[in-house]
Amino acid sequence: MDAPHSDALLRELTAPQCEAVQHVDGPMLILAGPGSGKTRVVTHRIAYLLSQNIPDWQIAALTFTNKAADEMRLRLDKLAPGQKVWMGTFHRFCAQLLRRYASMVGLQENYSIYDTSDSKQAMKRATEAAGVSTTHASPDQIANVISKAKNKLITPDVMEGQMLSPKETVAAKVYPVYQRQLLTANAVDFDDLLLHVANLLRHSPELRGELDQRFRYILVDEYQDTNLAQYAIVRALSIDHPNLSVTGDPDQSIYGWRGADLNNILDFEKDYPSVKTVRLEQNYRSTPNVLRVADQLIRHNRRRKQKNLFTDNDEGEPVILRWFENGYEEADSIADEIVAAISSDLARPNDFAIFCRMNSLTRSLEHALRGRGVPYQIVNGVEFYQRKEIKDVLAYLHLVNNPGHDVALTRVINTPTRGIGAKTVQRIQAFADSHNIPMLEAARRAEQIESLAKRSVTMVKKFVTIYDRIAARATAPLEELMRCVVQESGYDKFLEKNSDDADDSSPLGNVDELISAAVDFDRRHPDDGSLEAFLEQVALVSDTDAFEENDQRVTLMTLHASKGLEFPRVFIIGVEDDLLPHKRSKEDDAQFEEERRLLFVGITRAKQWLQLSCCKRRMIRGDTRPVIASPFLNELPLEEMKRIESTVQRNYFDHDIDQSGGGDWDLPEIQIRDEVQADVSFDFGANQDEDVLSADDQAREPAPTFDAVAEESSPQEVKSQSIPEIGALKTAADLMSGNRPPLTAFREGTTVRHYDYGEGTILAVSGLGPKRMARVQFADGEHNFRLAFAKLEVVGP
DNA sequence: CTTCCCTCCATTTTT
DNA sequence: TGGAGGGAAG
Repeated sequence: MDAPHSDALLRELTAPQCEAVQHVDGPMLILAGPGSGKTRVVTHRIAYLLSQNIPDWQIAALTFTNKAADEMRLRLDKLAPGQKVWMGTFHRFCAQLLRRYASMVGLQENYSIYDTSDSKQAMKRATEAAGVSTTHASPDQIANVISKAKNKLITPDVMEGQMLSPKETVAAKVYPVYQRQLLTANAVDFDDLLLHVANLLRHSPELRGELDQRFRYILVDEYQDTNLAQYAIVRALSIDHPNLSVTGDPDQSIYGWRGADLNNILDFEKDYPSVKTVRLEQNYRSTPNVLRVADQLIRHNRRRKQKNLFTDNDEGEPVILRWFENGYEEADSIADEIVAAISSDLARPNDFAIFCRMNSLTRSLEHALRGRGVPYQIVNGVEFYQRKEIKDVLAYLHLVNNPGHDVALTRVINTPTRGIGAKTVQRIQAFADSHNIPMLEAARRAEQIESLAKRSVTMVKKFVTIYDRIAARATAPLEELMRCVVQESGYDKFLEKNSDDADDSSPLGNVDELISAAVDFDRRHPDDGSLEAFLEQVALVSDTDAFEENDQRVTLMTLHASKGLEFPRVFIIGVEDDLLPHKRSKEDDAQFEEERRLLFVGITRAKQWLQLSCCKRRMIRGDTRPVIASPFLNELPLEEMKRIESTVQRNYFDHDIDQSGGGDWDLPEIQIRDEVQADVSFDFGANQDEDVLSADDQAREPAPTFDAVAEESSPQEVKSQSIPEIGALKTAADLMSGNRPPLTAFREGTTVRHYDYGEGTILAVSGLGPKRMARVQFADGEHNFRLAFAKLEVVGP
């Protein structure tokens, strides 16, 4: 290991940054405003610790996302090549500890990790087994209550003794049953990873001491998002060696609804009286214009720590606040603006991001962008690992790894269909429950299940035989095992029968890709080629991380997903009452303040340019309703912002609604309810044919209707109308068509040709599904491609 | 047991 | 508006 020289590390850091970096022993709280170079400070500090001859294995850096951990590792590697600091998510940290100490909590070391849908499934079963009526609580609600309880380290027996709401009472009855079933299945859910480890540390002082000793320097990122379980873990590891340093910003806490406890950061100074507190308040990201808006807004929160954000950046353009007639106009206008900026070479697609409160709001944007041939990506669309065919194949593997994985068994026992119906499964389940054995075991003893028909017994037995054939290969390389699953189970034939198109979003293509992921894994882990490790990887690495900033595409995402990112130009849409402070968040102050922080996070993503917009009405769940502006808008420095009432008039409705309005609009009382009700009969889309454009309308061009725009956009038109050519991409429409080789053809070492860069060799492939990426070495350097969209030809092996 | 249709539901979602 | 899950028919 190369210990970097400490002087070099401190160069180019501001005074507060230096102060944080040079802190070695004792607790430290870094209050880091948005864009204040937080990651830089953390990585430099780790490098500094190493330079002070602290062994790398004594340091652990905990993050919430894999993405953050990867980023940190990458940057640290540049400062201190070859170090072996433990870096990763809380969940992975716990998963690894739990592998080792599984027996102490009643698990075996090959335990399975249930993902959210697995756990829902299990919860459903537990609810049935608990025999409680579900009229007062949906499975989702029960799951929520239990998850929250786990995050607060509340065990089933403790919960039972508490004062509870009706919903919680139901959940309290399900909880112990659910936990027992998980244990029987040798499985944990995401929350359990934390819960088990927290309990372990609490109940075993020896182990706690040992681990405290081992991880002497602990760094936690995004500390404002920790829940009680995480807090307890970190605390337990910082008693004898309280060298805990946490980084966070109370103003960016937006996961309270998932159990994050703002008190952890607000009270950190109370927990550790000797704490050193460092404030990073200089912002390197945004213009003063953007920053002032953010600051004014967040000042309205009461539960926070005062910060003084400032920046040396250029003033930039004023923040825009824009008011549209409806969601379609909003989408069209934004898309038009993006097209204009791109085609006049002022910006590239990846300079833009569009944020919204709800995923469903991206739909009209997608439509508008697609119609104009603007390439875009939606972060958190359908995830690869959530697809049915992938879950199916993985379920077989889960079952091989852990025969107790009942959720997996339920999933595959009749997939592909082999004549084992719901009734049969239910009976097996009941038998398993009454004997306290896994369902697979019950299936083996099918003939002992009295309620089962002869025919069913035969079918079940047949399934067990198939399973055994697969399980016999458990220790084979993953690729082989996976192919075996697909063949033996008959899944390949099943897929072929059900797949019509052979492009890469087809089930067959996806399974192919899963196999190629297995190949990658085999290659990277030649020695321990373990199924267990692969499954853990899959469970803990979601593909949300695969957001690609170098891709030439506009990014659409929720405000939540935007945290930690930055973009030159940002649009935040739907800044409306009941949407941005969401309707369901208005009951208590804590939630309301969290909504405000959400907007704060969105605003502070913008580097140079920002537009907030709201509409007079918006279609929500099928019907169009009048809408009023968000109360948060009143809290912004309106006088210095550029306010625009919709400029482009589009003929969405058969008649127009109050275009007069003129002049400045008064935000505080945007109450259009009355006008609209007076003017009700709008019913867009439906009557457009009857009401052919009048001369008046035609004069006021452009007046394409929403549908017309979409219809007209044939690929040719798209080309002429918009972006000539952006980087290595032409238009999205271009790329979506045409014959491309299957994604699995791209492997490490494959020679490919790109029409711009010439021939190159693939250095690495990562990610799955539409997010699969390749790093390619060309004569003039390395380039990254998203395989589903890249124009790459396969030349050699 | 499977399939198809209808009804009901609908923030946010790092792991 | 759209998707997922439950119930009735083949």
